[in-house]
Amino acid sequence: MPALTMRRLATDLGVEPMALYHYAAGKDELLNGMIEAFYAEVNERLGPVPSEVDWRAEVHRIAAVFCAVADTHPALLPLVVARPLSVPLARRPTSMLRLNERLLDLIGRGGFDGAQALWIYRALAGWILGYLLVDKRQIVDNPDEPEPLLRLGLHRLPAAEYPRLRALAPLLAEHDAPTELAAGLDILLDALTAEH
Amino acid sequence: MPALTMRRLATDLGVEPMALYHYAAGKDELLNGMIEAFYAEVNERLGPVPSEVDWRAEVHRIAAVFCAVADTHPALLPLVVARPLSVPLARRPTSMLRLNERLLDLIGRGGFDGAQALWIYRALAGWILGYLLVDKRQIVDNPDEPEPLLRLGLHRLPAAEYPRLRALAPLLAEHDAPTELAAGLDILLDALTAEH
DNA sequence: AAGCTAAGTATACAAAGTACATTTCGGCAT
DNA sequence: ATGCCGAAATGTACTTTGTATACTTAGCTT
Repeated sequence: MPALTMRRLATDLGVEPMALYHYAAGKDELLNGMIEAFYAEVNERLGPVPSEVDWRAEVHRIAAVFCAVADTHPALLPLVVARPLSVPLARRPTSMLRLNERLLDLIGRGGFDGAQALWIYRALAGWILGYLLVDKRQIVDNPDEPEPLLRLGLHRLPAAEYPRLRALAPLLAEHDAPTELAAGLDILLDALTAEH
Repeated sequence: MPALTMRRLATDLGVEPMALYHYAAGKDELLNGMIEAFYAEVNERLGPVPSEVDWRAEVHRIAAVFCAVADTHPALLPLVVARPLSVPLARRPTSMLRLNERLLDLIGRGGFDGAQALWIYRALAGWILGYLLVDKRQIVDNPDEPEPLLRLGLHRLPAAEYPRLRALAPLLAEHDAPTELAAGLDILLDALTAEH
């Protein structure tokens, strides 16, 4: 896939490059806007916050929707995970902040607040993001190869040094991401709310 | 911080830009090399794999060292998390693959293999990466401001729409990352090995 | 001393981001 | 209809970056 450049984007839109600057102040703002759109889609799919809900089920729903949107826009994942590292909290897109607030609100409805609520928040957000990140990593090297070891390109690794990796090749690409994501969430939720 | 460019790097090294191409085939390879160096440092700090260990303690040690190295090279984190999304498994730096193998080996020593070992692997790797990612996000906006709300720049968010976020401002920047990272690991390890 | 190789330089070009000035155009008050 | 205004788009040009190609230099080997 060719990289995203102002010029290519302009061409694809059938317009001269400088026309883009009427909609975003520069490439940086454009990237922020893409993250904003990503979270806006998550929020839209989630719909309005229900006034009365099982908060744990709602957390699960957020995770599932987030995962689904990430699937719809795989090229955005690097942005979504990496940019907050350099953009301060208060400068993030409002759609992202609204989702943060929504999650904090749910945790609050579960009866948690203060430092404990934040710990739960970080744990849940970290799990969702981290699992997604590991799940979406590029695994396959030669897609048309039927033999798993060759498919993944692992035959090039010395067998003596990577026995486990090679042995697990047939299973590496096969797992049920939504189920595992939810299972991890349940594990964390169980433990984090146990002492309450 | 100015961005990393071939020219700036060359200047900093007191050399002409093209000299760099004797050490890396291009910028892409240079970035790969940085990830390689990152994982090489993790491996080096970990030392040789002990023949007899408490596997859970070893997992904790890997997480702690990983976290420490990430702290030493904060600018590398975006690369470390985002690049594997586009580089297939078998093409990743060997130092990274060696750490993967090491973790898989530990899980194997715990008596797990096949699909279950992989699920544990993804869960642990996801947690470590995800927690680190959430932990290292930029929070502070105005570092010299003493008042928490202003420090984080959250005063600019409408109070009516972000009550939780604003209320938690004083606590947002204060938490013990290594402890939380380890706590989450224990939660996951307890649950993942329980059915065994 | 001759010459091979690794290391570094010189020059040049294409692609990308964007500043600045100008044009085009749809609606609206006159 | 006319003339005007602001939004949308264009044209041109400059800077920064990555890198291809060809050349130079230094040090070691034989």
